[in-house]
Formats: sequence, C-alpha cells, structure tokens
Amino acid sequence: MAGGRVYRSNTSADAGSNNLSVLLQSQWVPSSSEPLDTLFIPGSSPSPFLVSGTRSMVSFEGVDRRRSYFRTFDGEEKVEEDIEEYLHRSEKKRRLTVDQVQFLEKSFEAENKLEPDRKVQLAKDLGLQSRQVAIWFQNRRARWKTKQLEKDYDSLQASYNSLKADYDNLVKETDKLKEEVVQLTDKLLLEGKEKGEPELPDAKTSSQELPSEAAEGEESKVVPVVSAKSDYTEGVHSSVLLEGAGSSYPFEPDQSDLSQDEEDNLSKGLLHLPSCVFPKLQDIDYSDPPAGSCNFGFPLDDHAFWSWAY
DNA sequence: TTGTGTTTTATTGCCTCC
DNA sequence: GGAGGCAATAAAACACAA
Repeated sequence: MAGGRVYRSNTSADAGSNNLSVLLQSQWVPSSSEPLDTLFIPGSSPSPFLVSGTRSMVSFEGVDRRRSYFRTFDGEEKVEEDIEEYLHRSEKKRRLTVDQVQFLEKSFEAENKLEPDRKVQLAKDLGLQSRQVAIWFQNRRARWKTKQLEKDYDSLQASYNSLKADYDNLVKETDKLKEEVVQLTDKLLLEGKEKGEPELPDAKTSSQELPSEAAEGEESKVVPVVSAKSDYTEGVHSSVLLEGAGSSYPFEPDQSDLSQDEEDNLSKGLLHLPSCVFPKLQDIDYSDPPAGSCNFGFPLDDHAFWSWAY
C-alpha cells in the first residue's frame, strides 16, 4: 500500500477488542420500540442516535435473537458463543439509521470537508467510529460531485440546444437575405438596361457576385451587408452574423465588438470577413468540432470545464 | 419468492501535501 | 513517511417487478 495506511476493520477487528460494552455501544442499536432499560448494555449510551433510529443500524438478520439473548444471558460459555457469532455477522455491512444520516447530511450541508476535530465530535455524537464518519463524508462528496456533473451537463445541453436553434434561424435568415440581394440586384440591372446605361465591366449575373460556400478557402471575402447592425431580426440576433469579424463568442447580442475599420466598412456597406464562412447546416458536425475551428460547432474546452469541479 | 437493478457502506491503491 | 483525499470497485442492503 503506497500510503502505508493500515485499515482496521471496523467490525471484527474492533469487536475483537474483547470489550463487549464498547462493541455494543458503538455498533448495536435496539429498535425504537424497545425500551432502553430492557437491554443489557453496560454503561449508558453516549448518544441519542443509539436508541432513536427508526431502522436498526445493525440491520442484518439475527439482531432480534441477539437482543433477546443479551436480555436473558446466564452463562459465560453462551456469551462467548454469541460473540463468535456476532463477530462473524458483523463482517457484513450495516446501514446507518435515518437519524444518523440526517445528522450527517446537515453537517455535510454546513461543510462538506471534515476536519479531524469535527470528525471525532460527529463520531461521538452519532455513536459511530470516526472512520465511519470519514467514509460517509467521502462517499457523500462523491455523490455530490456526480449530481453536480449531471446538473452541469443538463445546463450545457440546454445552452447548446438554444444556440443551435439560434443558429438554425440565422441560417434561414441569411438565405432569405441572400435571395433578397439577388432580386434587388437583378432589378437594378434591369433598370439600368432600360435606361440604356452600359453594363458594369464585370457585372455578370448578380448571383455570381454573391458570396457562396463554393468559394471557401479564400483568405477573405467581401460581403455586401444588407442589414448591418440590425440588432434583432425575426427573433434572431443578427449581430451573431458578425461573429467571424472579431467578436469572440456570440453570447452578447446587444454589444458590437467591431473595430473602427469594421465600423467604417459597415458604413460603406462592405464587411471583410476572415476565412471563416458560415457552413451549411448539414455540413456541421455538432458532436465533434475541430479544435479552434471557426464555425458554430462550439469548440468547448473540456479541460476548462472538467477541471473546475476539482 | 426470486431475479435484477440501485443505493449505501467499505476497501484498495494511488496521489498530494506537509 | 504518514495522513488524508479521491477514483474505482466490491459487496451487502434494499427496492421492486414478475
């Protein structure tokens, strides 16, 4: 054992201390219906928990037989036999009483770590061994941690679902706006033709001017901004559209994270986007985003999350 | 009653801190 | 090197459906 810790079994080893009264006081609890003065327990109970439990701390079968025996024992030989039997049985686990658990729970709520003094005091109050108290706290901390992780998972899941819904709406809005740009551009071209204006040198079809996913891989793109800085459109914060332009994370829709240059570009109706482009919804792998990728796959830093719990 | 899944108590081994 | 914490695990106790 690396830590050199030597555990004494709290059952047989302690029971083997040949001090029956200690054994009884610390590990044997009569049922609540049983008057204490009918019991053969040398000395007085150190704790109300020893007699107030609704469920016997020593809940294994044979308790009643043992109790009746201790009330009526009349011979040394039988005592030894019974101790043997008790020692054998006490190797099994015993559950704490409801009252003991409630007391421990209250104590845990107050402070989930256990200083040595408090451990000893609790053990004394509950009629348990300090090691039992320590183990209970250890297990309780483990349960608390598990619950906490479940809560955190649920809350992250909810955040993710909400963001995904936002993203879906944004994709729809983007498509709609693209369509609008196409129509307006066509209209402009048509009007220009009707007035006899010469075509712009590189004005081909309007749809060819539009940014598209097909052009992925370029360093930057020039995108006509149709609804620049409109904070809210159809229930969607369109500022998220600017995420790639400098905002690190789309959580603050009411604030513009644009630089002065970007503001200027906005006023000109143009916004340079970095290589980050909006992927098509079906292209996104929500389950396993590439680290640091510039998309809405939400590359979460697992370590940052998991480490806080420790 | 019995099989099975869940919860609770306890142990073991490793790690960190003093 | 000892004390204590934690993760993993064992196993008893318990709950409950069939």
